[in-house]
Amino acid sequence: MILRIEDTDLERSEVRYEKQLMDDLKWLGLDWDEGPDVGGPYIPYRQSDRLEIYREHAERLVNEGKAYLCFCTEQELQQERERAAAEQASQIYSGKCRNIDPEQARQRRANGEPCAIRLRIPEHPIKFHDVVHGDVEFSNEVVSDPIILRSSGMPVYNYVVVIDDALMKITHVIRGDDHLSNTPKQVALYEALGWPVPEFAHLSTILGSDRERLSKRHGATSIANFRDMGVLPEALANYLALLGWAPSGGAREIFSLQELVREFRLERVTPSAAVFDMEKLYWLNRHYVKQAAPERIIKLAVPYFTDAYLNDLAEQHGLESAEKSNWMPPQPVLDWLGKVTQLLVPYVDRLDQLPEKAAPVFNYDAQKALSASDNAEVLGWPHTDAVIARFTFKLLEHEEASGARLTPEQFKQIVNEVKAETGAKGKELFHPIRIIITGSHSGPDFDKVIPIIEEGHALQLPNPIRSVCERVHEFARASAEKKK
RNA sequence: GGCGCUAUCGUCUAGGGGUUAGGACGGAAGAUUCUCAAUCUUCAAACCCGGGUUCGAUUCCCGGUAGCGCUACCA
Repeated sequence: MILRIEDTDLERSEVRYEKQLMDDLKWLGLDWDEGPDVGGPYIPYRQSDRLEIYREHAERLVNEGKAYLCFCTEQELQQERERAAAEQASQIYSGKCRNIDPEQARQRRANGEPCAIRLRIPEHPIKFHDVVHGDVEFSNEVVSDPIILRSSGMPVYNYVVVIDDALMKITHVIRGDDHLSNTPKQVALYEALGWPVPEFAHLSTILGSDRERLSKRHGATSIANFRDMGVLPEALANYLALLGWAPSGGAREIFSLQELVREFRLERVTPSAAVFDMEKLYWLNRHYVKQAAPERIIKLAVPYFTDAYLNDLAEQHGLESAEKSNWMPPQPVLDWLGKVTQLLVPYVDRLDQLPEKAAPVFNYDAQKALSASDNAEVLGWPHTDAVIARFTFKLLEHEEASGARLTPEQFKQIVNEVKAETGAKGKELFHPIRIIITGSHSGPDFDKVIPIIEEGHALQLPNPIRSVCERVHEFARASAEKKK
């Protein structure tokens, strides 16, 4: 595999894009044997460094009569096309300069008359074989002599890729099927140059949920977007492979990169367009996140927490953005964040959703809990008031007797007492208590959340985590106030 | 407009002249002695239309329709 930078379009030739492209591919787990960064036998690998090569071969084609100089101006061509459009005829080049005497043409160019170089398309239909589409045939009338070298001296995409592919001994040209209609031009070019035509494989387009071509409008569209969202590379690679390909039998969905390398066959790729389904990607991502080493996930997850946490801090304490970016949590905090991550990760599609998921741990707001619309139903249940009253009482009693720290065992005992005293059980019992402690009626097991809350409280963060007891106090206060 | 490509559940797909048309995501229902987005079980859900070939077509051929692409001195 070769990494070649196609940067004959000046606007895209910034180094930034090149680096981003390489970083994205590496992150996905793709590697190349030759390229601008690693070198190789066909150096240089940046098209903007190969302009001389393109010019030489274009001149060669002119000398051999396979291409010719075209003196038509852009305005003339534009008019020609408009006329054709008006007559609803096919918009092909008239061939006006096709038969200018070569000697005469050379003279005109020598005299400084601007001209482009056009390839002479042969009179017969152009056929080629495509690994995913089979045999494809285009009648030569629709191809029309394409420009290969602009009057500015800059070569055209459809021409440079052929030169590079041939010179770099590319055996398989694998690309999007939006290039299928360009292929006859390129095949004609190979033939004119006297070079062997490579294997083509045109992969189907990926569409958004509205059946239009995937674009920025559809949210994540570049590899970097997925990385930033906390999608694992193995999940993306697996999902992408499944768009248009399935193993024979079609019953397996999970493939590691190594398995894909071994089992993927271009011959089995479907030619039809595929709609990108975020939900299925997320399903794969959940699978890989759960399977991955915890240390790796924690390392990936911590930045999402610190970003979100620091934004909160900045909002509340007017922290400067410079201070923010320098803050790195001390080890005990990192360890604790690791536990939060492990608790929440099975319930999340992507890693960037973790801070939101962890909000009940970080941000406790009794007033909001009381007024939240999705808590209204639970707060209106017949047993709720009694459960809240008894639980609050028991917990304050516990606080006086044995201190502010609460273990899951102590919690369990208190809940059992509340259960016995109020007769509430199941949801009736646990939902109100959950609202007191986390502000929400749903969330992970109390057994796991309570130690994390207590441990977070002990860490004395700049934006402190409230302990269970503090939460109960606050809830009692807020609810007394509300009654007034 | 011309040319090209494509067409199996909502989505990704397997399959193939005779099948109960298979799997996965999502959805629905149930289970999990607290919830839940996790986990498990079950269910619903498809061969674009019309001709032809054939004993038989969702499968092969032709046409239509629809979607997408190309039609540049863009890539």
